[in-house]
Amino acid sequence: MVVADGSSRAGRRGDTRSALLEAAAGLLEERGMGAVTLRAVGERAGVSRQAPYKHFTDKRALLSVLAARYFERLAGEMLGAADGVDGDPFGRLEAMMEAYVRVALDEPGRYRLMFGPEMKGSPYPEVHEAARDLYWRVVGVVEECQEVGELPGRDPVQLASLLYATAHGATDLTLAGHIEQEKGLGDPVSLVRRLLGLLRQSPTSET
Amino acid sequence: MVVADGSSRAGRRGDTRSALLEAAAGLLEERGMGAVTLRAVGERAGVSRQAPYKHFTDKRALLSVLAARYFERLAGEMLGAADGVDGDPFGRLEAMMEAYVRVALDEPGRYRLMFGPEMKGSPYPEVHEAARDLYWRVVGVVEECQEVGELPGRDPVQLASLLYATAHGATDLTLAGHIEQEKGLGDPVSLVRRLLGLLRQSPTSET
DNA sequence: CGCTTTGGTTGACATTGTCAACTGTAGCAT
DNA sequence: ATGCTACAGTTGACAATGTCAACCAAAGCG
Repeated sequence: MVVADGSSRAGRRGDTRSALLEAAAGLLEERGMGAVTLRAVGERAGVSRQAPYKHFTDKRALLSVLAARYFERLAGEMLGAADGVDGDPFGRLEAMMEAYVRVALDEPGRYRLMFGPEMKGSPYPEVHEAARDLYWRVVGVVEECQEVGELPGRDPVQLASLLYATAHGATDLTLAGHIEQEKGLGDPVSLVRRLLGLLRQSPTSET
Repeated sequence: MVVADGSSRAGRRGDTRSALLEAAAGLLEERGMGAVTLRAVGERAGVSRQAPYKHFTDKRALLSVLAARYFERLAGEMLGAADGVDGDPFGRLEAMMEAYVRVALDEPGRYRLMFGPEMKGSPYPEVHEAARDLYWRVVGVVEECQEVGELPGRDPVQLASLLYATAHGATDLTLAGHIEQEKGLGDPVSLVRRLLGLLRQSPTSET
């Protein structure tokens, strides 16, 4: 039962854990998932190959923690984008979803870790919790939109899932080169906007 | 294991390549991507570890061919589902997209190969061509719907991308466990149906 | 009949994740 | 202080995997 804290209780080299995570992030972002090897992570963090095992039970554990942080960061970035828009919840929702797409396209390595197969079967719960957390924030904003009548219905789950799925799918297919990108019609931002346009209704309809 | 017996496998003509692909498919579907190792593929195909290199330049080449076949098969399955519905193109489109989701959920290993990172950066074009081919078939059916006025607009690309992205995203997020599945509201089929419902318009409107 | 091509084989090797075993040092109870 | 323990770190070893080489056998063909 080691408390994964790293502040004061453990040895004085408490920053090694963070250094390992940072090293992994750096390798991932600069050189892609394939470059994230435990040995390289150790070396970049200034320790040796087995050092990571003193802080994470195995490679996937380290990656799960990193992915969880990425999810949290993405949530922050999306909410930050939402805060840049004042007024109606619908504008905030739009900003959030656009931020999602933009971040994903900007940092494909990071995105790849978060939604790639390494995480899909991860036995470490933090990543799944963080992912779900992000999802529920979208649900929350959708609910706000429904409350002021800018989105239809009263149950935000399906609408949020629809939005989230479209944003994710469009991004993923774009990164894979599977959908037409010419003419700006098929880019993820346009697709998300189009979906939002289909869903929107004028405020203050009914309950 | 001594070879040098009269009934050696040296005489097999041409079927080794197929056997390798089948072996890879079997391993993938039965035991997941992680089990698809060249050695295992060779063994399952009754040949030895280096035999695959006589038919494919490297592992990714083999996987790319397999993935391309999967894309073609998926296209067939989707068109087959469409043919099961008579009458309007909209019904056919709906059947196709549902088939997409169902196949993906039924055979996650296969889906994982097709859309996973191995294929994303594959230098072997067949897989990308097959993937694009599938996409364009969706575009084609969307176009038919537009022609009879069941879908709005005249440019099928954006609508097809939207549909495809939603189906793909919903499926992927479901497999990852990232979206709410309770109450049947967030399952991929419902999401795709909902999107189609939003898009549909009564036939024979106009442009 | 000897040559090349084709498909097959085993040997060897670098990379990687991970298990073990060892070392050093901080903090703590005696 | 002394010795104990737990933690953080190290190097050694190993199995799995993709892939490069070198070798072998049978087909086919001039």
